[in-house]
Amino acid sequence: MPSRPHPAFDVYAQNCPTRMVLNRIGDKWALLILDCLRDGSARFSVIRRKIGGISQKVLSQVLKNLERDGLVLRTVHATVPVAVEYSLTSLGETLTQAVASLTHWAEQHMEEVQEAQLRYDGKRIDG
Amino acid sequence: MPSRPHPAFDVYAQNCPTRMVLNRIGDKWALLILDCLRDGSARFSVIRRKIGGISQKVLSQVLKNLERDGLVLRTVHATVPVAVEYSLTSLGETLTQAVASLTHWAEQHMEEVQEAQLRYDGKRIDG
DNA sequence: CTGTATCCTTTCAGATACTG
DNA sequence: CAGTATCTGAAAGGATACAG
Repeated sequence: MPSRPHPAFDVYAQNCPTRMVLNRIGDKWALLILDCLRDGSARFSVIRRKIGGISQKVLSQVLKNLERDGLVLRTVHATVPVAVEYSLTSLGETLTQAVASLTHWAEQHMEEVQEAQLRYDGKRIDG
Repeated sequence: MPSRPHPAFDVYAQNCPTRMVLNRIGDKWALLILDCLRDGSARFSVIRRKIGGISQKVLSQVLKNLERDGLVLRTVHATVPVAVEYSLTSLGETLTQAVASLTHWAEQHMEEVQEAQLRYDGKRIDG
């Protein structure tokens, strides 16, 4: 393992930290996971089932990144077998409002987007 | 060229259109571009310079996707050499409020994120 | 100026197998 | 259950060259 703490960290750091943050939260899965944790803590397998279509490897990676960023809290319960609970930190909670506006927008406007796509694709075929 | 209109469209379509929309706008570059167009229309090269670190190929692709989604309007001015102007559609404008909350959050909280990262990395090294 | 096409390298992400 | 390790195929993305 190289000396860098985590991949996807040094992008081409435009020496702009905002960009770095956007690179993290502007991620397909991170957005979904954050949104999923909005209604309370959840365990690994629950998150995975709830989101659907994410491999355990990727879920594990994204959760680790979110934990590193201080957005998600990882709590291990020393049971047998072990249970791990993920929840939002208070910092994470401040973010979810913004995330919620995005997902809300997506729900509200997905039809318009699909119509626009049909229009665009139609134009491309007809000329 | 295959029959599909555009790449990055059929992901593993969870038959959930919201997911599809999130996959598009939850994109590193799309977020940046949308945010960039927030203060008015801009030409291709201006956007590229303003964002920095994006290749023309990728900028071109992302803009095309955003145009297809009805979020961005592409206007060609028949000058020599040709000038192309990109601006937000009214649909795009409704999205930028959500995007703005995200970028605003990033600016407000990037320090906390960085501190969290240092804490996390410190833990990993010290044990 | 605004792209598209090609090549090529890096990264992403699924499948599988294995550990605590 | 909650991961990690490895292998592999797919996709993203930069560099360059070229077209309208």
